Amino acid sequence: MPLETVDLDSLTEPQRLAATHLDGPMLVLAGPGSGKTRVITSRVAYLVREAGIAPWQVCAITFTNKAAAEMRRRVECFLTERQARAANLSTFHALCAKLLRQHGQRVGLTPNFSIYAMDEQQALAKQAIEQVKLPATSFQPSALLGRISSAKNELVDCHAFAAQASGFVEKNAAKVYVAYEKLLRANQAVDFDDLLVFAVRLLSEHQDIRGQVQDRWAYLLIDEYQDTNIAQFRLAELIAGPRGNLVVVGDPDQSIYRWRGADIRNILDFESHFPNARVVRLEQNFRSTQHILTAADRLIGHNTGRKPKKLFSDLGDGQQVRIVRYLDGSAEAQQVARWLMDLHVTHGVPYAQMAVFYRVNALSRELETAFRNAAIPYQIARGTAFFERKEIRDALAYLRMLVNPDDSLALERIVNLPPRGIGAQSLKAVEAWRIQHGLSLFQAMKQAEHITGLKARAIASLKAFTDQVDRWRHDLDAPPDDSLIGGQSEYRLRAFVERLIRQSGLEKFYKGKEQEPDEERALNLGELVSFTQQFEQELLRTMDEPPTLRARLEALMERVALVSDADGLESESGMVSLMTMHTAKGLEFDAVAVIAAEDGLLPHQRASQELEELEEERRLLFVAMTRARKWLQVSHTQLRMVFGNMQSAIPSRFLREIKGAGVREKRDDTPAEFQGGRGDVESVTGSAFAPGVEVNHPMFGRGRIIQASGGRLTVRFETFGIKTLMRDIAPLSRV
DNA sequence: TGATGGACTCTTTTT
DNA sequence: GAGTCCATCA
Repeated sequence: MPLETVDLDSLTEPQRLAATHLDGPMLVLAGPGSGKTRVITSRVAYLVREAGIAPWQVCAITFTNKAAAEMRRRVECFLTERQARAANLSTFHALCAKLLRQHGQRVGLTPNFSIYAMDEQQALAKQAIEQVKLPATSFQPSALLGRISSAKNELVDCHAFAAQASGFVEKNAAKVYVAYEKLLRANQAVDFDDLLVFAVRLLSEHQDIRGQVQDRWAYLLIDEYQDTNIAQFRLAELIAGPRGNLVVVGDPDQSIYRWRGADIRNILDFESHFPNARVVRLEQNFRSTQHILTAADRLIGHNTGRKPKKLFSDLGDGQQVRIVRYLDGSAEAQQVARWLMDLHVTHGVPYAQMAVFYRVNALSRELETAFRNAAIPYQIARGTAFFERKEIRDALAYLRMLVNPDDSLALERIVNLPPRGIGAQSLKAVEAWRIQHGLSLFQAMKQAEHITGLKARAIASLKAFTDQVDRWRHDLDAPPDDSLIGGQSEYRLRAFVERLIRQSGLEKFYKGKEQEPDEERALNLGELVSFTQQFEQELLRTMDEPPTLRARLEALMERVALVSDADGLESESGMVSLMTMHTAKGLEFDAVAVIAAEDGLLPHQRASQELEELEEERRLLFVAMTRARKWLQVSHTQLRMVFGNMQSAIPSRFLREIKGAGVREKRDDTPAEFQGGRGDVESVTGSAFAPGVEVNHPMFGRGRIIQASGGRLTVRFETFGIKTLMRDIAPLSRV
């Protein structure tokens, strides 16, 4: 494939300045839709192809895997595959993980350390609270984890935290922090925040490695700089080093992660921190029409202490922004679905170019129902959801404890799953032995016959279990078996995972149950196998030599630990995307609907006390609005279901701030035509729907069934043409 | 030892 | 409304 040329002439003056800047620090203030991604990719291409810089000297850091993948895809148009591979384009967390796999020993980590995500953190925090013997009722794991996380983001370790803790709550939090850290280390594990903390420690304490890194990544670029926290700032500083070839790109008006430790001062104070920094402003918007931009600008204008910025577009006024009031959430969901369908039908807007944003995940449910009933294809951005499922986490725990023998948390999770007669009592005895002899849990299990208080049956079970684990571990390091035919040896990891699911008894455990949800669990395990194969395929494609089975598994574990929600979105899917406003950052769509703009939800109850919080909520809506290219509507309702009961809702104060020229207000008080999902149509399912029968659909109107098979109905509608609907779900009635 | 059912608490946003 | 935790029973 011929490489594209780096076309600097098609860039605006400020864009070109940013793309061709070479030495020293630079701050690129990039408003929404200002061609930021284009600048970044042009820059990488320019550095390598025009300025003669080796691709491996380029390091560009983003926040999400999706953004990193997108960058890689675009860069691959300009560079050879080899060059693109050599450049470091990754997320902060992936970069840190890579550094620590290589040099982690220098800061006390084994190369095969586990990465604990929320669930494991929660479990560990609970153990820590138990150890510290706190009154369990007054200390919630999640609240304590929040404190610990903030501390880590500010590079405050548990000892420093304990030293400065004052008051009952703080002192106890400190105790938990200390215990939690100890548990992490005992499991040879790090949490998300630790990835940054340890990387910073590695680079600040070890001059030789810092030197290597600084020499290597001589050209550093950081995207979404407004969302960096102290640890990330420090890391950037350490990598950039005295040379200071640091280009940061961001927009203070899109800073929405304060609650996660992001410090907006990083971008606001960049110029005073790097006095020789050049500043470039990208203010022309290439995405949205003027009405959308004006409305968004009016909103954000209510924030104080901003860097002044004027957004302009030459795409024309476009459609007016709609502010719509609906009766309740289910009417809202239905009318939003109808609005999008209408855009699809009358303006030919592809569904893939549409999105619905909401403040909290819980709001997706009614939308799902509405989209399903209207037979509109949709996807929800919850990339992590799959990996949070019990059965998937079970399988992953097996894999994790194989890779990391010290990961007792994973081991505890699966030792008796499926039940093999190693119950809580037996585990207690093993645990006591483990502590007494200073062993890891697995080592202790292997000495089962010496452990007092274990019944013969438990000893036998433990022996069988540890033998099996040893066999699996042995397999991990066995040479590939070339006698296997049909590509078996190519997808070694896939084969291994498949076998493990079977041999562990997980498959039978979940399949054996006749209940419906467990049927689904077995299917999900199958999906994990497919995911593994996909991952392995990709891995083999990007490596010069096929990695060992163990290396493949380690790579898989890392990938799984670092998935994020936006990763699940497919852009070529033909589906409407539903997601939180946070996940929406960095994306764009032709048509956008923002729902539930109501007091308490937007701004959120828990973020409307302090001015700082309130302004962040305003920025959140600003981000959401500026995702839209041509159509934008923001809606609210009179009634909102909260906690299962209806409450009357107050329109968001932000709506008042948006109103003005180019914005049209509308009321739509029609009640939802169809309540709920499956339940209500049961009376008219089955043979009532046969070919030839005339039906009515709340959204598609009248039509005639032309085919019925496998629970699916193909219907020719008078106005909407031929559609295939699920018989038991679609809200059809006979005419 | 394991499964089942009921009571109980939460819900912001995520790498 | 829904997931989690705990207590009770087979």
